[in-house]
Amino acid sequence: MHDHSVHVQCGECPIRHRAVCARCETDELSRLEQIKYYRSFQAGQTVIWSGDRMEFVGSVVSGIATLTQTMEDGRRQMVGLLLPSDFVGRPGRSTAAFDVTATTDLVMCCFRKKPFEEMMVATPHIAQRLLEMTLDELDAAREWMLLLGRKTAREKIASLISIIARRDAALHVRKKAGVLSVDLPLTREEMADYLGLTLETVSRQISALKKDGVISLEGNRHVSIPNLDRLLEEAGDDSDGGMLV
Amino acid sequence: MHDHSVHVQCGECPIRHRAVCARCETDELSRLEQIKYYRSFQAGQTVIWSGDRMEFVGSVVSGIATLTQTMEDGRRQMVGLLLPSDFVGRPGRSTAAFDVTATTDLVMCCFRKKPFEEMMVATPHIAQRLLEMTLDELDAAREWMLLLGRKTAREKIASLISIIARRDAALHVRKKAGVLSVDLPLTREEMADYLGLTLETVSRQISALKKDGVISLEGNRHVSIPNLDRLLEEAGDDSDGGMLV
DNA sequence: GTCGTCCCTTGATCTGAGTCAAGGATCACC
DNA sequence: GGTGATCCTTGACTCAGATCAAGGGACGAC
Repeated sequence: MHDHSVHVQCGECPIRHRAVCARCETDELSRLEQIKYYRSFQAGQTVIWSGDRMEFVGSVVSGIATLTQTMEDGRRQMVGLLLPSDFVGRPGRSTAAFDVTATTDLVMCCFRKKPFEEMMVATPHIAQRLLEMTLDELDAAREWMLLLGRKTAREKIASLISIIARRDAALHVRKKAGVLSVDLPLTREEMADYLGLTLETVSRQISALKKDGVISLEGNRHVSIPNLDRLLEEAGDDSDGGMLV
Repeated sequence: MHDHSVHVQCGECPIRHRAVCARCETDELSRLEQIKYYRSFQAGQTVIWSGDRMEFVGSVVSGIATLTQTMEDGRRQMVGLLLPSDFVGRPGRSTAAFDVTATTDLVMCCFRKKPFEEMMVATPHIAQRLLEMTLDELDAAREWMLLLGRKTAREKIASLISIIARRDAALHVRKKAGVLSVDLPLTREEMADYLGLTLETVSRQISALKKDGVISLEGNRHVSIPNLDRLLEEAGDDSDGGMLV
Protein backbone atom coordinates (compact mmCIF):
# COMPACT_ATOMS: atom_id res chain seq x y z
CA MET A 1 0.00 0.00 0.00
CA HIS A 2 1.27 3.41 -0.85
CA ASP A 3 0.06 6.97 -1.06
CA HIS A 4 -0.03 9.27 -4.05
CA SER A 5 -1.37 12.69 -4.70
CA VAL A 6 -4.66 12.97 -6.48
CA HIS A 7 -4.94 12.09 -10.18
CA VAL A 8 -1.38 11.01 -10.66
CA GLN A 9 -0.29 8.06 -12.70
CA CYS A 10 0.86 5.10 -10.61
CA GLY A 11 4.18 3.50 -11.41
CA GLU A 12 2.91 0.04 -10.69
CA CYS A 13 -0.27 -0.15 -12.67
CA PRO A 14 -1.77 1.50 -15.74
CA ILE A 15 -4.60 3.43 -14.16
CA ARG A 16 -5.09 6.86 -12.84
CA HIS A 17 -4.92 7.63 -9.17
CA ARG A 18 -6.88 9.18 -6.46
CA ALA A 19 -4.98 9.61 -3.22
CA VAL A 20 -4.48 5.88 -3.27
CA CYS A 21 -4.12 3.78 -6.36
CA ALA A 22 -7.44 2.14 -7.16
CA ARG A 23 -5.72 -1.05 -8.20
CA CYS A 24 -3.97 -1.25 -4.88
CA GLU A 25 -7.14 -0.56 -3.00
CA THR A 26 -8.70 -3.24 -5.07
CA ASP A 27 -6.03 -5.72 -4.18
CA GLU A 28 -6.30 -4.87 -0.54
CA LEU A 29 -10.04 -5.19 -0.56
CA SER A 30 -10.06 -8.38 -2.52
CA ARG A 31 -7.58 -9.93 -0.19
CA LEU A 32 -10.10 -9.26 2.52
CA GLU A 33 -12.89 -10.56 0.37
CA GLN A 34 -10.94 -13.55 -0.94
CA ILE A 35 -12.56 -12.95 -4.26
CA LYS A 36 -11.72 -10.61 -7.05
CA TYR A 37 -12.73 -10.73 -10.64
CA TYR A 38 -12.66 -8.51 -13.66
CA ARG A 39 -15.65 -7.89 -15.83
CA SER A 40 -15.65 -6.49 -19.33
CA PHE A 41 -18.56 -4.72 -20.89
CA GLN A 42 -19.13 -3.52 -24.42
CA ALA A 43 -20.07 0.03 -25.16
CA GLY A 44 -23.78 0.45 -24.52
CA GLN A 45 -24.06 -2.54 -22.26
CA THR A 46 -25.87 -2.20 -18.96
CA VAL A 47 -23.76 -2.88 -15.89
CA ILE A 48 -26.47 -2.61 -13.27
CA TRP A 49 -30.18 -2.33 -13.80
CA SER A 50 -32.20 -0.04 -11.62
CA GLY A 51 -33.89 -2.04 -8.92
CA ASP A 52 -31.12 -4.62 -9.03
CA ARG A 53 -29.71 -5.64 -5.77
CA MET A 54 -26.09 -4.56 -5.81
CA GLU A 55 -23.94 -7.63 -5.76
CA PHE A 56 -20.57 -6.04 -5.74
CA VAL A 57 -18.44 -3.04 -5.15
CA GLY A 58 -16.55 -2.21 -8.30
CA SER A 59 -13.86 0.11 -9.48
CA VAL A 60 -13.55 1.25 -13.07
CA VAL A 61 -10.24 0.11 -14.52
CA SER A 62 -10.65 1.42 -18.04
CA GLY A 63 -13.43 3.00 -20.05
CA ILE A 64 -16.33 5.13 -18.98
CA ALA A 65 -19.64 4.34 -17.37
CA THR A 66 -22.59 6.59 -16.71
CA LEU A 67 -25.19 6.59 -14.01
CA THR A 68 -28.61 7.71 -15.24
CA GLN A 69 -32.13 8.07 -14.03
CA THR A 70 -35.08 7.70 -16.35
CA MET A 71 -38.66 8.86 -15.93
CA GLU A 72 -41.60 6.82 -17.12
CA ASP A 73 -42.05 8.93 -20.21
CA GLY A 74 -38.42 8.55 -21.21
CA ARG A 75 -36.89 11.78 -19.94
CA ARG A 76 -33.38 10.97 -18.86
CA GLN A 77 -30.91 12.68 -16.55
CA MET A 78 -27.36 11.59 -16.04
CA VAL A 79 -26.48 11.70 -12.35
CA GLY A 80 -23.02 10.21 -12.32
CA LEU A 81 -20.04 9.90 -14.62
CA LEU A 82 -17.61 7.11 -13.75
CA LEU A 83 -14.06 7.47 -14.99
CA PRO A 84 -11.18 5.11 -14.28
CA SER A 85 -10.55 4.69 -10.55
CA ASP A 86 -14.10 5.63 -9.58
CA PHE A 87 -16.00 3.29 -7.36
CA VAL A 88 -19.61 2.27 -7.62
CA GLY A 89 -21.84 0.10 -5.55
CA ARG A 90 -23.35 -0.33 -2.20
CA PRO A 91 -23.39 -3.99 -1.38
CA GLY A 92 -26.63 -5.55 -0.23
CA ARG A 93 -28.70 -2.54 -1.24
CA SER A 94 -30.80 -1.94 -4.26
CA THR A 95 -29.80 1.27 -5.96
CA ALA A 96 -33.14 2.95 -6.22
CA ALA A 97 -33.61 4.08 -9.78
CA PHE A 98 -30.11 4.39 -11.16
CA ASP A 99 -28.90 2.60 -14.26
CA VAL A 100 -25.20 2.11 -14.70
CA THR A 101 -24.29 1.80 -18.37
CA ALA A 102 -21.00 1.39 -20.19
CA THR A 103 -20.48 4.32 -22.54
CA THR A 104 -17.25 3.04 -24.00
CA ASP A 105 -15.89 -0.45 -23.71
CA LEU A 106 -15.43 -0.89 -20.01
CA VAL A 107 -13.42 -3.00 -17.61
CA MET A 108 -14.46 -3.10 -14.00
CA CYS A 109 -12.76 -4.76 -11.13
CA CYS A 110 -15.31 -6.23 -8.75
CA PHE A 111 -15.43 -7.79 -5.33
CA ARG A 112 -18.38 -9.59 -3.89
CA LYS A 113 -20.67 -7.83 -1.54
CA LYS A 114 -19.79 -7.81 2.07
CA PRO A 115 -21.31 -5.68 4.75
CA PHE A 116 -19.46 -2.48 5.48
CA GLU A 117 -19.00 -3.38 9.14
CA GLU A 118 -16.41 -6.00 8.39
CA MET A 119 -14.52 -3.62 6.18
CA MET A 120 -14.49 -0.90 8.80
CA VAL A 121 -12.79 -3.18 11.26
CA ALA A 122 -10.55 -5.16 8.94
CA THR A 123 -9.28 -2.36 6.69
CA PRO A 124 -10.10 1.00 8.23
CA HIS A 125 -7.89 2.89 5.81
CA ILE A 126 -9.93 1.59 2.88
CA ALA A 127 -13.14 2.41 4.69
CA GLN A 128 -11.81 5.90 5.18
CA ARG A 129 -10.93 6.17 1.50
CA LEU A 130 -14.43 5.11 0.64
CA LEU A 131 -15.89 7.75 2.92
CA GLU A 132 -13.69 10.48 1.48
CA MET A 133 -14.50 9.47 -2.05
CA THR A 134 -18.19 9.48 -1.25
CA LEU A 135 -17.86 12.95 0.24
CA ASP A 136 -15.99 14.09 -2.87
CA GLU A 137 -18.77 12.75 -5.01
CA LEU A 138 -21.31 14.56 -2.88
CA ASP A 139 -19.44 17.81 -3.37
CA ALA A 140 -19.36 17.18 -7.10
CA ALA A 141 -23.08 16.41 -7.09
CA ARG A 142 -23.72 19.72 -5.39
CA GLU A 143 -21.78 21.67 -8.01
CA TRP A 144 -23.71 19.74 -10.61
CA MET A 145 -26.96 20.82 -8.96
CA LEU A 146 -25.96 24.47 -9.27
CA LEU A 147 -25.26 23.83 -12.93
CA LEU A 148 -28.61 22.13 -13.53
CA GLY A 149 -30.67 24.60 -11.57
CA ARG A 150 -29.19 27.97 -12.39
CA LYS A 151 -26.80 28.01 -15.31
CA THR A 152 -27.61 28.98 -18.88
CA ALA A 153 -27.06 26.56 -21.74
CA ARG A 154 -23.83 28.30 -22.72
CA GLU A 155 -22.52 28.20 -19.15
CA LYS A 156 -23.47 24.54 -18.89
CA ILE A 157 -21.43 23.62 -21.96
CA ALA A 158 -18.45 25.64 -20.81
CA SER A 159 -18.71 24.03 -17.37
CA LEU A 160 -18.86 20.53 -18.81
CA ILE A 161 -15.75 21.05 -20.89
CA SER A 162 -13.82 22.46 -17.95
CA ILE A 163 -15.04 19.66 -15.67
CA ILE A 164 -13.84 17.03 -18.10
CA ALA A 165 -10.58 18.88 -18.58
CA ARG A 166 -10.07 18.98 -14.84
CA ARG A 167 -10.97 15.36 -14.18
CA ASP A 168 -8.92 13.99 -16.99
CA ALA A 169 -5.98 16.23 -16.30
CA ALA A 170 -3.48 13.41 -16.14
CA LEU A 171 -4.97 11.25 -18.82
CA HIS A 172 -6.45 12.81 -21.90
CA VAL A 173 -5.35 16.37 -21.73
CA ARG A 174 -2.35 17.44 -23.72
CA LYS A 175 -0.82 20.80 -23.66
CA LYS A 176 0.76 21.78 -26.95
CA ALA A 177 2.15 25.24 -27.41
CA GLY A 178 0.11 26.52 -24.51
CA VAL A 179 -3.15 25.11 -25.84
CA LEU A 180 -5.06 22.53 -23.84
CA SER A 181 -6.66 19.66 -25.73
CA VAL A 182 -9.45 17.54 -24.35
CA ASP A 183 -11.23 14.48 -25.67
CA LEU A 184 -14.94 14.62 -25.02
CA PRO A 185 -15.84 11.04 -24.16
CA LEU A 186 -19.55 11.66 -24.70
CA THR A 187 -21.91 12.03 -27.65
CA ARG A 188 -23.98 15.21 -27.95
CA GLU A 189 -26.94 13.31 -26.59
CA GLU A 190 -25.02 12.12 -23.55
CA MET A 191 -23.83 15.65 -22.93
CA ALA A 192 -27.45 16.76 -23.12
CA ASP A 193 -28.41 14.16 -20.52
CA TYR A 194 -25.55 15.33 -18.35
CA LEU A 195 -26.56 18.98 -18.59
CA GLY A 196 -30.34 18.78 -18.59
CA LEU A 197 -30.57 20.08 -22.17
CA THR A 198 -31.55 18.73 -25.56
CA LEU A 199 -28.92 17.55 -27.99
CA GLU A 200 -29.82 20.34 -30.41
CA THR A 201 -29.10 22.98 -27.81
CA VAL A 202 -25.80 21.30 -26.96
CA SER A 203 -24.80 21.36 -30.60
CA ARG A 204 -25.84 24.98 -31.04
CA GLN A 205 -23.97 26.17 -27.96
CA ILE A 206 -20.82 24.30 -28.89
CA SER A 207 -20.99 25.97 -32.30
CA ALA A 208 -21.47 29.34 -30.62
CA LEU A 209 -18.47 28.88 -28.31
CA LYS A 210 -16.45 27.86 -31.31
CA LYS A 211 -17.55 30.88 -33.32
CA ASP A 212 -16.66 33.15 -30.41
CA GLY A 213 -13.19 31.66 -30.20
CA VAL A 214 -13.59 30.19 -26.72
CA ILE A 215 -12.85 26.70 -27.99
CA SER A 216 -11.96 25.13 -31.27
CA LEU A 217 -12.92 21.72 -32.58
CA GLU A 218 -10.85 19.11 -34.36
CA GLY A 219 -13.39 16.54 -35.36
CA ASN A 220 -16.50 16.22 -33.26
CA ARG A 221 -14.99 14.87 -30.13
CA HIS A 222 -11.80 16.80 -29.74
CA VAL A 223 -11.75 20.24 -28.17
CA SER A 224 -8.88 22.70 -27.93
CA ILE A 225 -8.92 25.39 -25.30
CA PRO A 226 -6.73 28.32 -26.28
CA ASN A 227 -7.54 30.27 -23.13
CA LEU A 228 -8.63 28.37 -20.04
CA ASP A 229 -9.48 31.47 -18.02
CA ARG A 230 -11.83 32.58 -20.75
CA LEU A 231 -13.56 29.20 -20.66
CA LEU A 232 -13.89 29.27 -16.88
CA GLU A 233 -15.33 32.74 -17.10
CA GLU A 234 -17.90 31.49 -19.60
CA ALA A 235 -18.70 28.67 -17.19
CA GLY A 236 -19.64 31.15 -14.49
CA ASP A 237 -17.27 29.52 -12.01
CA ASP A 238 -15.59 31.90 -9.65
CA SER A 239 -12.94 29.36 -8.69
CA ASP A 240 -9.83 28.96 -10.81
CA GLY A 241 -8.73 25.89 -12.68
CA GLY A 242 -7.32 24.20 -9.63
CA MET A 243 -4.95 21.40 -10.40
CA LEU A 244 -5.04 21.88 -14.12
CA VAL A 245 -1.73 23.76 -14.23
CA MET B 1 -25.95 2.67 22.14
CA HIS B 2 -29.06 1.21 20.57
CA ASP B 3 -30.60 0.68 17.20
CA HIS B 4 -33.85 2.02 15.83
CA SER B 5 -35.59 1.93 12.54
CA VAL B 6 -35.36 4.97 10.35
CA HIS B 7 -37.23 8.15 11.25
CA VAL B 8 -38.69 6.90 14.49
CA GLN B 9 -38.94 8.93 17.64
CA CYS B 10 -36.41 7.92 20.28
CA GLY B 11 -37.64 7.18 23.77
CA GLU B 12 -34.62 8.72 25.36
CA CYS B 13 -34.30 12.06 23.65
CA PRO B 14 -36.54 14.51 21.85
CA ILE B 15 -35.22 14.22 18.34
CA ARG B 16 -36.01 12.18 15.33
CA HIS B 17 -34.09 9.11 14.40
CA ARG B 18 -32.16 7.71 11.62
CA ALA B 19 -31.11 4.11 12.12
CA VAL B 20 -29.30 5.30 15.19
CA CYS B 21 -30.38 8.17 17.38
CA ALA B 22 -28.40 11.26 16.49
CA ARG B 23 -28.14 12.29 20.11
CA CYS B 24 -26.66 8.94 20.99
CA GLU B 25 -24.25 9.12 18.11
CA THR B 26 -23.39 12.55 19.29
CA ASP B 27 -22.70 11.34 22.79
CA GLU B 28 -20.61 8.52 21.51
CA LEU B 29 -18.61 10.73 19.24
CA SER B 30 -18.13 13.44 21.82
CA ARG B 31 -16.92 10.91 24.32
CA LEU B 32 -14.25 10.11 21.80
CA GLU B 33 -13.57 13.76 21.17
CA GLN B 34 -13.70 14.76 24.81
CA ILE B 35 -15.44 17.89 23.70
CA LYS B 36 -19.04 18.56 22.90
CA TYR B 37 -20.91 21.79 22.79
CA TYR B 38 -24.21 23.07 21.60
CA ARG B 39 -24.57 26.09 19.42
CA SER B 40 -27.71 28.10 18.87
CA PHE B 41 -28.35 30.18 15.80
CA GLN B 42 -31.11 32.60 14.98
CA ALA B 43 -33.15 32.31 11.83
CA GLY B 44 -31.16 33.77 8.99
CA GLN B 45 -27.82 33.44 10.70
CA THR B 46 -24.92 31.90 8.83
CA VAL B 47 -23.50 28.74 10.34
CA ILE B 48 -20.58 28.25 7.99
CA TRP B 49 -19.29 30.59 5.36
CA SER B 50 -18.14 29.25 2.06
CA GLY B 51 -14.40 28.99 2.04
CA ASP B 52 -14.33 28.54 5.78
CA ARG B 53 -12.27 25.76 7.04
CA MET B 54 -14.66 23.35 8.69
CA GLU B 55 -13.95 23.30 12.36
CA PHE B 56 -16.47 20.79 13.48
CA VAL B 57 -18.78 17.99 12.63
CA GLY B 58 -22.27 18.90 13.72
CA SER B 59 -25.68 17.34 13.97
CA VAL B 60 -28.87 19.35 13.80
CA VAL B 61 -30.80 18.99 17.04
CA SER B 62 -33.70 21.28 16.26
CA GLY B 63 -34.61 23.69 13.50
CA ILE B 64 -33.67 23.71 9.85
CA ALA B 65 -30.54 24.71 8.02
CA THR B 66 -29.93 24.99 4.32
CA LEU B 67 -26.84 24.47 2.23
CA THR B 68 -26.64 26.86 -0.71
CA GLN B 69 -24.30 27.81 -3.50
CA THR B 70 -24.20 31.29 -4.90
CA MET B 71 -22.80 32.53 -8.19
CA GLU B 72 -21.03 35.84 -8.53
CA ASP B 73 -24.06 37.57 -9.99
CA GLY B 74 -26.28 36.40 -7.15
CA ARG B 75 -27.98 33.37 -8.65
CA ARG B 76 -28.54 30.92 -5.83
CA GLN B 77 -29.13 27.19 -5.74
CA MET B 78 -29.94 25.24 -2.61
CA VAL B 79 -27.96 22.01 -2.58
CA GLY B 80 -28.81 20.61 0.83
CA LEU B 81 -31.62 20.77 3.33
CA LEU B 82 -30.66 19.83 6.88
CA LEU B 83 -33.41 18.62 9.16
CA PRO B 84 -33.00 17.39 12.75
CA SER B 85 -30.57 14.46 13.00
CA ASP B 86 -28.74 15.39 9.79
CA PHE B 87 -25.01 15.77 9.94
CA VAL B 88 -22.86 18.36 8.30
CA GLY B 89 -19.17 18.94 8.11
CA ARG B 90 -15.94 17.52 6.99
CA PRO B 91 -13.33 18.38 9.53
CA GLY B 92 -10.10 19.92 8.34
CA ARG B 93 -11.45 20.65 4.90
CA SER B 94 -12.82 23.81 3.46
CA THR B 95 -16.24 23.18 2.01
CA ALA B 96 -15.72 24.60 -1.43
CA ALA B 97 -18.49 27.08 -2.09
CA PHE B 98 -21.31 25.99 0.19
CA ASP B 99 -22.97 28.29 2.68
CA VAL B 100 -24.79 26.73 5.59
CA THR B 101 -27.51 29.02 6.88
CA ALA B 102 -30.11 28.66 9.62
CA THR B 103 -33.57 28.96 8.11
CA THR B 104 -35.43 28.70 11.40
CA ASP B 105 -33.93 29.09 14.84
CA LEU B 106 -31.43 26.30 15.01
CA VAL B 107 -29.60 24.23 17.58
CA MET B 108 -26.61 22.23 16.48
CA CYS B 109 -24.57 19.83 18.47
CA CYS B 110 -20.92 20.09 17.53
CA PHE B 111 -17.68 18.27 18.16
CA ARG B 112 -14.29 19.58 17.30
CA LYS B 113 -12.55 18.52 14.20
CA LYS B 114 -10.59 15.35 14.30
CA PRO B 115 -9.27 13.42 11.40
CA PHE B 116 -11.46 10.59 10.21
CA GLU B 117 -8.72 8.03 10.71
CA GLU B 118 -8.99 8.14 14.46
CA MET B 119 -12.73 7.74 14.29
CA MET B 120 -12.51 4.76 11.99
CA VAL B 121 -10.41 2.90 14.47
CA ALA B 122 -11.94 4.10 17.72
CA THR B 123 -15.63 3.93 16.80
CA PRO B 124 -16.09 1.96 13.60
CA HIS B 125 -19.84 1.75 14.02
CA ILE B 126 -20.09 5.54 13.96
CA ALA B 127 -17.79 5.69 10.98
CA GLN B 128 -20.05 3.22 9.26
CA ARG B 129 -23.09 5.28 10.13
CA LEU B 130 -21.39 8.32 8.66
CA LEU B 131 -20.64 6.44 5.45
CA GLU B 132 -24.20 5.19 5.13
CA MET B 133 -25.62 8.63 5.77
CA THR B 134 -23.30 10.11 3.19
CA LEU B 135 -24.39 7.50 0.68
CA ASP B 136 -28.04 8.25 1.48
CA GLU B 137 -27.38 11.90 0.88
CA LEU B 138 -25.72 11.09 -2.42
CA ASP B 139 -28.80 9.12 -3.48
CA ALA B 140 -30.98 12.05 -2.48
CA ALA B 141 -28.74 14.44 -4.41
CA ARG B 142 -29.16 12.27 -7.49
CA GLU B 143 -32.94 12.33 -7.30
CA TRP B 144 -32.66 16.06 -6.84
CA MET B 145 -30.57 16.26 -10.01
CA LEU B 146 -33.31 14.53 -11.99
CA LEU B 147 -35.74 17.06 -10.58
CA LEU B 148 -33.54 20.03 -11.50
CA GLY B 149 -32.61 18.80 -14.94
CA ARG B 150 -35.77 17.28 -16.32
CA LYS B 151 -38.91 18.07 -14.39
CA THR B 152 -41.43 20.78 -15.21
CA ALA B 153 -42.26 23.49 -12.69
CA ARG B 154 -45.47 21.73 -11.70
CA GLU B 155 -43.68 18.43 -11.20
CA LYS B 156 -41.00 20.17 -9.17
CA ILE B 157 -43.53 21.62 -6.75
CA ALA B 158 -45.37 18.32 -6.38
CA SER B 159 -42.04 16.57 -5.82
CA LEU B 160 -40.98 19.05 -3.16
CA ILE B 161 -44.19 18.62 -1.21
CA SER B 162 -43.95 14.85 -1.32
CA ILE B 163 -40.26 14.92 -0.38
CA ILE B 164 -40.99 17.05 2.67
CA ALA B 165 -43.94 14.85 3.56
CA ARG B 166 -41.74 11.79 3.34
CA ARG B 167 -38.82 13.20 5.30
CA ASP B 168 -40.93 14.64 8.03
CA ALA B 169 -43.14 11.60 8.24
CA ALA B 170 -42.63 11.14 11.96
CA LEU B 171 -42.49 14.78 12.88
CA HIS B 172 -44.72 17.27 11.17
CA VAL B 173 -47.18 15.17 9.28
CA ARG B 174 -50.56 14.53 10.78
CA LYS B 175 -53.17 12.34 9.30
CA LYS B 176 -56.70 13.48 10.05
CA ALA B 177 -59.63 11.73 8.50
CA GLY B 178 -57.44 10.26 5.83
CA VAL B 179 -55.94 13.61 4.85
CA LEU B 180 -52.20 14.22 5.21
CA SER B 181 -51.09 17.60 6.48
CA VAL B 182 -47.61 18.97 5.99
CA ASP B 183 -45.91 22.11 7.22
CA LEU B 184 -43.73 23.67 4.57
CA PRO B 185 -40.71 24.92 6.47
CA LEU B 186 -39.61 27.15 3.61
CA THR B 187 -40.62 30.50 2.13
CA ARG B 188 -41.58 30.65 -1.53
CA GLU B 189 -38.18 32.07 -2.29
CA GLU B 190 -36.41 29.22 -0.51
CA MET B 191 -38.56 26.73 -2.38
CA ALA B 192 -37.53 28.47 -5.59
CA ASP B 193 -33.86 28.11 -4.64
CA TYR B 194 -34.47 24.47 -3.86
CA LEU B 195 -36.17 23.80 -7.18
CA GLY B 196 -34.21 25.99 -9.56
CA LEU B 197 -37.20 28.24 -10.22
CA THR B 198 -38.23 31.82 -9.46
CA LEU B 199 -40.50 32.58 -6.55
CA GLU B 200 -43.23 33.79 -8.90
CA THR B 201 -43.31 30.47 -10.68
CA VAL B 202 -43.43 28.64 -7.36
CA SER B 203 -46.39 30.72 -6.30
CA ARG B 204 -48.19 30.23 -9.60
CA GLN B 205 -47.72 26.47 -9.59
CA ILE B 206 -48.86 26.11 -6.00
CA SER B 207 -51.96 28.07 -6.93
CA ALA B 208 -52.50 25.82 -9.93
CA LEU B 209 -52.17 22.62 -7.89
CA LYS B 210 -54.61 24.07 -5.39
CA LYS B 211 -57.10 25.00 -8.11
CA ASP B 212 -56.86 21.50 -9.54
CA GLY B 213 -57.60 19.97 -6.14
CA VAL B 214 -54.25 18.19 -5.79
CA ILE B 215 -53.49 20.05 -2.55
CA SER B 216 -55.25 22.56 -0.38
CA LEU B 217 -53.73 25.37 1.64
CA GLU B 218 -54.46 26.50 5.18
CA GLY B 219 -52.45 29.66 5.50
CA ASN B 220 -49.36 29.98 3.36
CA ARG B 221 -47.25 27.36 4.97
CA HIS B 222 -49.64 24.52 5.66
CA VAL B 223 -50.54 22.02 2.97
CA SER B 224 -53.17 19.31 3.04
CA ILE B 225 -52.91 16.37 0.70
CA PRO B 226 -56.27 14.72 0.12
CA ASN B 227 -54.86 12.12 -2.24
CA LEU B 228 -51.21 11.19 -1.96
CA ASP B 229 -51.19 9.00 -5.06
CA ARG B 230 -52.46 11.90 -7.09
CA LEU B 231 -49.66 14.10 -5.77
CA LEU B 232 -47.02 11.48 -6.52
CA GLU B 233 -48.39 11.13 -10.01
CA GLU B 234 -48.09 14.89 -10.48
CA ALA B 235 -44.52 14.66 -9.23
CA GLY B 236 -43.64 12.27 -12.02
CA ASP B 237 -42.24 9.73 -9.58
CA ASP B 238 -42.83 6.15 -10.49
CA SER B 239 -42.05 4.92 -7.01
CA ASP B 240 -44.75 4.88 -4.36
CA GLY B 241 -44.81 6.84 -1.13
CA GLY B 242 -42.45 4.48 0.63
CA MET B 243 -42.53 4.77 4.35
CA LEU B 244 -45.33 7.29 4.43
CA VAL B 245 -47.94 4.66 5.39
C1' DG C 1 -18.76 1.74 -55.15
C1' DT C 2 -23.56 2.51 -52.46
C1' DC C 3 -26.34 1.58 -48.77
C1' DG C 4 -27.50 2.10 -44.15
C1' DT C 5 -26.61 3.75 -39.65
C1' DC C 6 -25.17 6.82 -36.39
C1' DC C 7 -24.06 11.20 -35.06
C1' DC C 8 -24.04 15.98 -35.73
C1' DT C 9 -25.63 20.66 -37.45
C1' DT C 10 -28.75 24.25 -38.66
C1' DG C 11 -33.21 26.56 -39.47
C1' DA C 12 -38.06 27.82 -38.23
C1' DT C 13 -41.36 27.95 -34.89
C1' DC C 14 -43.40 27.33 -30.32
C1' DT C 15 -43.84 27.52 -25.36
C1' DG C 16 -42.78 27.24 -20.38
C1' DA C 17 -40.73 29.78 -17.27
C1' DG C 18 -38.41 34.25 -16.39
C1' DT C 19 -38.92 39.26 -15.86
C1' DC C 20 -41.11 43.38 -14.65
C1' DA C 21 -44.70 45.46 -12.22
C1' DA C 22 -48.52 46.21 -9.14
C1' DG C 23 -50.99 45.15 -5.28
C1' DG C 24 -52.82 42.08 -1.28
C1' DA C 25 -52.22 39.53 3.27
C1' DT C 26 -50.17 38.92 7.55
C1' DC C 27 -47.73 40.19 11.46
C1' DA C 28 -44.98 42.99 14.78
C1' DC C 29 -44.51 47.14 16.89
C1' DC C 30 -45.46 51.84 18.15
C1' DG D 1 -55.73 51.94 15.26
C1' DG D 2 -51.76 52.99 11.88
C1' DT D 3 -47.22 51.98 9.81
C1' DG D 4 -43.75 49.33 8.00
C1' DA D 5 -41.71 45.03 6.79
C1' DT D 6 -42.01 40.67 4.95
C1' DC D 7 -44.04 37.41 2.26
C1' DC D 8 -47.22 36.07 -1.25
C1' DT D 9 -50.19 36.45 -5.53
C1' DT D 10 -51.43 37.75 -10.10
C1' DG D 11 -51.07 39.93 -14.70
C1' DA D 12 -48.63 41.30 -19.02
C1' DC D 13 -44.89 40.62 -21.71
C1' DT D 14 -40.36 38.51 -23.17
C1' DC D 15 -37.06 35.20 -24.26
C1' DA D 16 -34.07 30.98 -23.78
C1' DG D 17 -34.35 26.69 -24.87
C1' DA D 18 -37.54 22.90 -26.61
C1' DT D 19 -39.63 20.97 -30.56
C1' DC D 20 -40.15 19.83 -35.27
C1' DA D 21 -37.90 19.23 -39.51
C1' DA D 22 -34.38 18.78 -42.99
C1' DG D 23 -30.02 17.60 -44.40
C1' DG D 24 -24.81 16.59 -44.05
C1' DG D 25 -20.65 13.85 -42.90
C1' DA D 26 -18.20 9.70 -41.27
C1' DC D 27 -17.82 4.99 -41.27
C1' DG D 28 -18.63 0.04 -41.71
C1' DA D 29 -20.89 -3.85 -44.36
C1' DC D 30 -21.77 -5.74 -48.53
